[in-house]
Order: sequence, then structure tokens, then C-alpha cells
Amino acid sequence: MPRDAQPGHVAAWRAILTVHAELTERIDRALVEGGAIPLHWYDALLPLYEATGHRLRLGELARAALLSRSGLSRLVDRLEEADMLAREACGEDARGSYAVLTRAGQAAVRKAWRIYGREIQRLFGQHVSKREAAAMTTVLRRIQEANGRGK
Amino acid sequence: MPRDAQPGHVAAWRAILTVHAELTERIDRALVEGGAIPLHWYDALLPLYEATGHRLRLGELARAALLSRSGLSRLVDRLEEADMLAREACGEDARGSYAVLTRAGQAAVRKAWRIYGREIQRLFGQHVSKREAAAMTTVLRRIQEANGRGK
DNA sequence: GAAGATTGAGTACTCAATCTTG
DNA sequence: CAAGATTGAGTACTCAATCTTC
Repeated sequence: MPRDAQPGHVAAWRAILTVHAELTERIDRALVEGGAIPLHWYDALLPLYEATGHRLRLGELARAALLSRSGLSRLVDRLEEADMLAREACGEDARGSYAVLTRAGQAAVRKAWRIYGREIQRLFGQHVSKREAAAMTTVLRRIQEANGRGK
Repeated sequence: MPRDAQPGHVAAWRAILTVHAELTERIDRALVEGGAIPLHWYDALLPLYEATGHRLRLGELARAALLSRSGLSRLVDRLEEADMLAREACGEDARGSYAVLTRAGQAAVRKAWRIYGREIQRLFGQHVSKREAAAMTTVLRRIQEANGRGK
């Protein structure tokens, strides 16, 4: 967006882009430097961690991790290779598979979260009051809901 | 970040991630469907558009577009191929080059911005009051400045 | 030797096509 | 033939190595 002729919401969107890019990069760096899994892996493993049984259909996981089915398929290859998760046949529907977190995968998520949480506090939370955080969440959730799924 | 035990700033960060991912994808789709350049190209061409003389050193452009030098080098190959910009030798320093927007490149930025601006309004601005946008910008700029460049 | 830019090798994604099962 | 998952081909990035000029 051009710098001139900016209604307020354009400046806000621009600020979101900048903060997202900067913090995301720093968090990923902190994870790697701290000997944890990369942010990318964390994004895929967290939905599993939060799922009941630490288990999700591959399609669901793809959706949760914002990846295409094919992209997820290859990522799961690498995560399985690294012993973060295992594929498991799906009883009810022989077409499908589950991804299930291993013990090592669960530990990796917890370790990553310790670093991630610390960094969010340091880079973001530290500079934002409770009130401001709540207000921002409200607005963003409203946007989320207005745009969720449909057109 | 786990869904439980969330201080307010974690929820806010999570909301930023979600909104960023969703809107970014929709905007890119709108650009392509509208026959404009992809978001990716826009991100690289806009800094040029805003630069005096529509001209920037490749290194500067890399920084502005949040790309590595090598990544930018290849992107510039494609943009040059598509007649969006041209490389130009740098008089003062024969090591360096400039990237300069072509006429077509300038037009492409303007066309993309028409769509982009409309989509920001539709997906984001429409759901946010002026006050809220201003408040959000203030907070995010504060974070930006606290984390800009240094540690 | 350091800095600007490019090239080589490797990684990670996409869409379209395919295979398998419902 | 529709849906879940994978595979093939193509694209776009990264870091490390290289080339050129300061």
C-alpha cells in the first residue's frame, strides 16, 4: 500500500505485516538457537498436541497447519523421519490415516513452547498493556469471524 | 502456543497470526483473479514505486522486501523477464546495481494497489472503527520500535 | 580482505495427476 | 465417480561458495 492517502485501517494492516514478519523471524531464530524444533514444525505439531489423543486425520492437520494436502504429506514424511510423530492406519476408513505425536514429539512441543512463550513475552507482551492486548484481540477476532471460511 | 494458560498477549499474538494468514491468502487470490501481479511481486515492487526515481540498490530492495540477497537476485531475474523492472549499472560503484521500475512495472503496481486497497477495506477496514485502527497502529508501532533492528 | 551481487546445492512449498477405497 | 492421501513437475526460497570491484 502506498504511503500516502492512508485511511487508518491501511496503516494498521501495514503495521500488522511488519510486526508479523519481524517477530516471526526472531521467534524462529530463537527456537533454532535454543536447540528446539523450527517454528514451522511447531505450527504443525501444536494442533496434534492439542488434539485429544494427540491424534488427527492428515486432512484435518493440513487445514490446521494452513498447508495443502500435498505439502502436509511431505512435511509428515520429515516429521516421521525425525520421530516427532507416526502415521497410523484409520480403522473406520481405510483410505485415511492418522498422525499421532510420539513421546519425543510431545517433549519437543513443550520445549519449543517454553522458548516461544518467553519470546512472545519479550518481543510483544512486554510492550502491551493487558487492556491493549484485550482490545486488539477483540478487534482481530471480529475480523476473523467476518472472514472465516465463506466469502 | 497452547490454548490454556494464556495471558492476554498470547491470545493477541495468536489472533495476529490467524488474521495475517487468512487475509494474506485472500488478497493474493484476489490479485491473481483480478489479473494483477501476485502479492509477492507487489511486496517487492512497492518499495521501488515509493523510492525516488523508482530506483533502489539491490541490497536495499532485498532488505525492504524482507528477502535474502540471493533470493532477491532470482526474483529480480523474474521481474526483469516480465518487464516489471530493469537492472541498471551503478555509476559510483561498479560492484552494485540498481533495480528501476519500468513503465509497465509502475502500471502493475497501481493496478495491484487498486485491488489490494479494495480488499483491505472489505476484509479488514470494514470491521474496524477509526478509533480501533488508530489504537492498534499505536500499539504495533511501539512493538516495532522496541524490536527494530537491534536485539 | 570486505562488500555487492550472483550461482550451486538443498529444502519446502504449490497444483495437477494418480492411486486406493467408499 | 468422490474423497483421502501421495507422487511428479515446477517454483521460490535459504545458506555457503564464488566472482568482481572497492
